[in-house]
Amino acid sequence: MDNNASPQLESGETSLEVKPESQASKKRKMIQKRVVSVRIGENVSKVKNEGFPSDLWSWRKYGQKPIKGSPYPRGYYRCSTCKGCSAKKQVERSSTDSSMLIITYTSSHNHPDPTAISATNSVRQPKESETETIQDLPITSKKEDQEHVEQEMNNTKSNVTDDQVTNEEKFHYLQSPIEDPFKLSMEKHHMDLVLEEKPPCYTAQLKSLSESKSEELDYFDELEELPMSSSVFHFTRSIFSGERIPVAPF
DNA sequence: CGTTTTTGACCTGCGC
DNA sequence: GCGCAGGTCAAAAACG
Repeated sequence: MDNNASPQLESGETSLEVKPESQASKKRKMIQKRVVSVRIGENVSKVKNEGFPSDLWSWRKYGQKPIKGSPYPRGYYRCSTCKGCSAKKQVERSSTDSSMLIITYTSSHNHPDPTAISATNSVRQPKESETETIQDLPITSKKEDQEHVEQEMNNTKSNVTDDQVTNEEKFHYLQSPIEDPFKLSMEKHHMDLVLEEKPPCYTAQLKSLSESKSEELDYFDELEELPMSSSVFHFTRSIFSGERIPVAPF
């Protein structure tokens, strides 16, 4: 019954991994999580047009904390697409590979995917430059895992540590040349998605679709390395002001 | 003016 | 039971 919470896979420039988790990394209870590791090209942070699209959902940051063992802070985001949505996601950069973004999705959206809407218009086309993998590995071990996976992905998509391939089907997405890669997966998830009702934001999402794009890469920039203390998170908003997707109010 | 981001404090959960 | 770390909240500031 996991369904929904479809992690809008980030279309990394090089690779991307999705790790559906059924339990917390270490602390906290067993919360359904999905970890999406995104490998971002260095140029991504510069070329927004080429950057990977975001979840298509609008996220509002509600916290940031430095993580032990990682030079980068972790950002906490909540879905702001819909007020009642409890979907959350944590974004952090890999301590081992700064080019890797670790996005952990928690909870699920209680509203339809904005992508699902336009997904119907998008064309499905697999993209080689992008790979995705699912793993049940705990976040705690993701660090090494990522590197491990990353290398394997360079060769093939069989990075699977053991037999997580099965999950792949759940997240395998394709990317259209222009549209967002999530749309495809979105479409799939959309079917599973629990949308008993159409929140008002539903329409707003449509609009955001055409605009939301260079969001994820903001996380990338945002999660700058922590020089020393946690009080260093004085990131220049001006740079990341585009973080949230401009969802037209209604 | 409204909304989002930033940031410190507080709370909860887990390990020892 | 205590301490540590993660996660969340809320007030203030910033931005569009």
